[in-house]
Amino acid sequence: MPTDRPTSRDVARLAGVSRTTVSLVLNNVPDVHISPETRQRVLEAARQLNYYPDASARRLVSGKTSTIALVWHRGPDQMYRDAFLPGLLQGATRAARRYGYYVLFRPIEPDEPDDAWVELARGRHTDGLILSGPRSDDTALLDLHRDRFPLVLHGQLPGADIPSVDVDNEQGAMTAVRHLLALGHQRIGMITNAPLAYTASRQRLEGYRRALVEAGLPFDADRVRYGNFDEESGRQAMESLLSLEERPTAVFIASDMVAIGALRALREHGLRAPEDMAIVGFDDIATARYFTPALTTVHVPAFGLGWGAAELLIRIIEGDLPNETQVRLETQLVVRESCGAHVR
Amino acid sequence: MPTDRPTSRDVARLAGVSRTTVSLVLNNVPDVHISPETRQRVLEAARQLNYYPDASARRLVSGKTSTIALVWHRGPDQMYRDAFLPGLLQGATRAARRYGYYVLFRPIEPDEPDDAWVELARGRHTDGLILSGPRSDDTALLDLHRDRFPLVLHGQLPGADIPSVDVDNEQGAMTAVRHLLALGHQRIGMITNAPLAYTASRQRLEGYRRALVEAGLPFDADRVRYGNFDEESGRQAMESLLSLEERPTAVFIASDMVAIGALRALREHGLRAPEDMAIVGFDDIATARYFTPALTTVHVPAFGLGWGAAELLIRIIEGDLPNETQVRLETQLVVRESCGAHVR
DNA sequence: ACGTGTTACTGACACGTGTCAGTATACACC
DNA sequence: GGTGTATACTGACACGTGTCAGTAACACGT
Repeated sequence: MPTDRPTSRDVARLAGVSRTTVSLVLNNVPDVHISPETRQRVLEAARQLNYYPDASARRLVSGKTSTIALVWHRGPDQMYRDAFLPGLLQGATRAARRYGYYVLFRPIEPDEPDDAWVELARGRHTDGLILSGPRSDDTALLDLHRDRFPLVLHGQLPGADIPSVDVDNEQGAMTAVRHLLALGHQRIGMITNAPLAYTASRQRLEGYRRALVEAGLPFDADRVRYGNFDEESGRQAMESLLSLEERPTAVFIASDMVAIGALRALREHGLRAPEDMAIVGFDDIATARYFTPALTTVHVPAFGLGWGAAELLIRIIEGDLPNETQVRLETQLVVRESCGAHVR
Repeated sequence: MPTDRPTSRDVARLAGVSRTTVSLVLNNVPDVHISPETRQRVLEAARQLNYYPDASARRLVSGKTSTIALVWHRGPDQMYRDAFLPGLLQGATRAARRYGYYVLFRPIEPDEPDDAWVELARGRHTDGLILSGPRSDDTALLDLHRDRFPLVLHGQLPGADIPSVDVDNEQGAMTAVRHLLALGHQRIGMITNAPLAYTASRQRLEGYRRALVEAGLPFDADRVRYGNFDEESGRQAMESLLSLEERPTAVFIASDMVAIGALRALREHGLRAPEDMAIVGFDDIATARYFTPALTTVHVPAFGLGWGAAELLIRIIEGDLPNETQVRLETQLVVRESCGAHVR
């Protein structure tokens, strides 16, 4: 746009008042007396000039950017995580907007330094950050937290007391396995979503273990295989499970993408789910319901996570510190076909 | 963060120079002479204080926000469009970053006014906008374009000369249908992705028609059904096609989500793809390759669209106006199982 | 006549940066 | 020894807003 943008000075001139008055009227400053006629004149002048206050100037003088950023670390699990991006992002944006904030999206590519996002905070580009995805417990993060810069993690960073939002992985896994137990299965295997270096992976495994123990069944490490985010890892893991002498009759697979690969392995062996083997997944990716068989899975509320993260962050920004800063959302089991509940 | 943020004045004081010198050194202003020793002292002082320039102040004085926004209209086709969000957004962000820009994500909810995004432009929150999704040809858009505010559309708005980035729908559809023709099919049906009010829908239908005519086959409107973004519409459309006296031996379905529904209809009738009916989809959604049968489909380069839109926009912002502002990206046919090419 | 309070507004400063015009010094040149 | 030029820096202004202290006008009670 050319340089003909109107400023509050132009509005003031047209309305025949001072710039201060314009500001007071347009911002509806309380406890200040402006005559109705003047107020009307200012409003009319602003409308006539199509005046919008300059965001940069506002930011500078107020010290607030009214912006939060979603920092999205990209890694080897990219496709897996992409499945959650629309929900997470739109949840965060919607909550942000409700409180008058904008959302900056900032992916960190694998070839960037792990703390490339720090300038967003230090350079006052945003009032706070949501950090999603793997990151080493680097000092930049802890420094920023120590300097009281508003941060919320999506996921968990054990050891630090940084506010975080995540799904209750252990509970979700327990629900899935309990469901299989209730269907009468006794030999239940598991394929993890990822290596155990990932917290979520460990927690889902622990949920599996607890559900078994709770039912009086032994936890047998021989029935556990390790996925690695993608379909191919699921195929291999199932392949391996099928070679057991005592095949499980059901498998809890802690990731839908991995489960898709496992289902392929079953087909390749001429086996069918759920008749020959019951399957319960985890995540409830968008197309889980459209597979054959439709995937029974543990729904992860991506939108809710985004909303929760943004809301928690904004509370922290505005000094309204909640007493519980470790938010854990509940998952929900979505029963479809692959578990066999409907064929019984 | 508390008020202890260092400013360039602090750096100047510590280095024993003027604030101007600090600015000159840190911005590496060319054609200005600063002694190596002074330069070093300034750099050292900045490092020691952990100084980052204030983005708001920079924006104000430079008149540039170094930010572009992706405006994401949400509508009835939400789930359909969500499939493209990760690719589009990451493509846009990556291109933006390459040129030193940030990306603001701004979804417009159905309950918001259609031009709720205008304040982003008028209020100088961003230097330019990418608009994605349906929008009436409202006056706000045209006004902004007339005022030379940098805009790029994702999709097409017939009639206006606003720069836009889109996929070559007609060519993509032609490629799909030609493929089926090459496999020997003569009776080829079509299910559109959406009602014909959508430009992309019309273009894909036109591509289908042209490919038939090109092969000397008649275009028969009886073999065309209309999808509506979702799976269920595909199921119904295929249902209807199956009731024809002369069933098509192949169907081009201009949306993978719709194709998934169509495949379900086939299964429900005890028919198999590709043996009983060959299927080619459109979009190449993330899980298209994992269905049974794996979907042969026309790949839409979401990342490339995002990248292209951001790059075009930034060129316009920086006054480097390209002579072609209507960018059309090529699609690519991805041959998998549902077309039957592999079984022959 | 005088102090007090209320109403309706305004002048001036501050936010932190980029940048332009200007200055002081040193040095070269004939 | 005066003029010109390159070097190395600095002072002051501008960007457009929010806000605080202040002021003028006026009503009111005594």
